[in-house]
Amino acid sequence: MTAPEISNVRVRFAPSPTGYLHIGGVRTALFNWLFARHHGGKFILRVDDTDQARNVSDALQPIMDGFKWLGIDWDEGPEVGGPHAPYFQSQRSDIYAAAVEKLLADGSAYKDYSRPEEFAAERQAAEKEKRQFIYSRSWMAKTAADAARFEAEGREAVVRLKLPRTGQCEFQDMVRGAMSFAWAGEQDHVIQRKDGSCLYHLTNVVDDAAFEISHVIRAIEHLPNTPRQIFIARSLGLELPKYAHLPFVAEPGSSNKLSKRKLDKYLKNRDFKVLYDHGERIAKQIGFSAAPETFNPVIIDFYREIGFLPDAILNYLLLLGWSLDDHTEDFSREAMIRDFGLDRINKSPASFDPQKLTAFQSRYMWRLTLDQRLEMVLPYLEKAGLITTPVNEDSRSKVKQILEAANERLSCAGDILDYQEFFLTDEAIEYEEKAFRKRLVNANTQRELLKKLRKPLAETPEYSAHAIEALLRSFVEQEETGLGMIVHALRVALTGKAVGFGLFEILAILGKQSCMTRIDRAIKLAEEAASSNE
RNA sequence: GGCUCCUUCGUCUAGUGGUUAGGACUCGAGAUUUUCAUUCUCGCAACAGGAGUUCAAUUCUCCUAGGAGUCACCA
Repeated sequence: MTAPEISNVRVRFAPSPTGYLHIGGVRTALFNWLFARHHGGKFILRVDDTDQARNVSDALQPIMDGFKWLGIDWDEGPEVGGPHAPYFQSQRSDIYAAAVEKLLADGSAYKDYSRPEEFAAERQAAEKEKRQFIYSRSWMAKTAADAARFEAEGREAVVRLKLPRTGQCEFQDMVRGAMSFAWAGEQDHVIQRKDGSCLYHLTNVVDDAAFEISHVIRAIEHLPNTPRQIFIARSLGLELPKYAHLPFVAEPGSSNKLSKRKLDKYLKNRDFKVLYDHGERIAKQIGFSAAPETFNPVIIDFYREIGFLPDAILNYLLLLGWSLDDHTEDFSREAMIRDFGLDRINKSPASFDPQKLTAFQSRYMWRLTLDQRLEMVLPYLEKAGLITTPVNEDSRSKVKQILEAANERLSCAGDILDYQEFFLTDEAIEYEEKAFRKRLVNANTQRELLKKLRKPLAETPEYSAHAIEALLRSFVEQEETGLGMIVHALRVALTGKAVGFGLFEILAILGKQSCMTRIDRAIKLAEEAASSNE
């Protein structure tokens, strides 16, 4: 498929300020952004706040923060301005009012004086008779005299589109091909309220033209809106953008559209729940509290808070409805921009898979250098109060050691908090009950071995993982036993846990002093428990 | 219900008029390993159904079924 020369690409993402950035919105924005960058065009952020009573700047901030964090930058819009400012619809009323006047003047729209209940009654009657509702236009003001008469009755007018009632609206969609809608299926949509404020379809079309938007790339739920928007644009004599309607992002394990309102339902999905719990665990430890409605895997802030990588998220989202070929999965930003195109977007919905997202995240995490991981992880330890702020050199080198020992065990930055035992005081170690019993209380031989090991361990001059390994190996050889006999007891004694990093590394990180204290304490507690058992 | 759309492993997807229908995630088994994780090897698993066109259909056409989106003085 050879793309025609596309020059002067201008695309936009137009969120309404809701206070959070939804994962599906991110994907739509990403596709727009990639398309712009691929073609050397402009990506514009426009704020669709025509109907917001709330504080727009408060509700917009999380959205912009989300994009900034993800590295999706906009060329025109809030904060950066641009040649078509303002980029807030709430500040563009005059432009919309002029457009309405123009539509009124040429008969593409009309003043409708029906009372809401009268209009509703017509609709209900149609529904009752199971026929398609078509407004009678009984209260349409055809002339100034009509208007005066209606107003004398105390009526107020909204402005409705006067849509054609025959024929087809045909257009080309870059994802879905030739589209055709019967005009008869359209309603006379309201474009301006009584108070003069304008509605979405009008503002959207007017602004897309004003901003010289070349391609409208948006979610499929807007497809049915397209004919009326085309009608507005044509009536206004505006040039039509090209349309590309993206399949929506579906719920995990279902083909329903992903929504922020169905958290309870998603929590019943095993994979979603795992991710959610993961995040909650981290949030709790760093003292971050937010309502589940704004802190969950559907909202982008969730990932930033627990230490995901923007590139991993983008890479995952890119592949939700788009692919390059049968094998390429890893896309750096440069590669995405280079390879992205509308022609390989899928038509069917793609469901959000928390496991696959996590898999991408783990992979990206592991690709970072040790120092990069260190910088990511440090803030979590600070927030959890496990290291002091500012971070001193001792902490840094210790955390570095931990990260080396951790290997690929951290899937995101917040996971460092799973290894608190390296930061707690020796007396604060809590033992997993089952492991403690199995490896120390009900394991006389192993406990005795541990006691015996104490001396050589205390006396060894070198306390590196390497030296400790040599020491332990020769120790078990002397005792004519296997490593397994000492490893588990020692791990539980030192960390309180049954599983964890390589044991020799654990010893080295803890240091001789801590190890001695912890071994002594564990033996003492185990012996007490053992004797009280008898 | 009207309109519009969608349908390849559980999930994301590749693909072709003739393929053992490919990859990734997940899952399972084995190997390695001091545990866990990693790593390695192997494996499970899909063309919604039915007609038609054709020597040949997962691929083209039609129908059916299922699923979805949307039907505001929201965006």
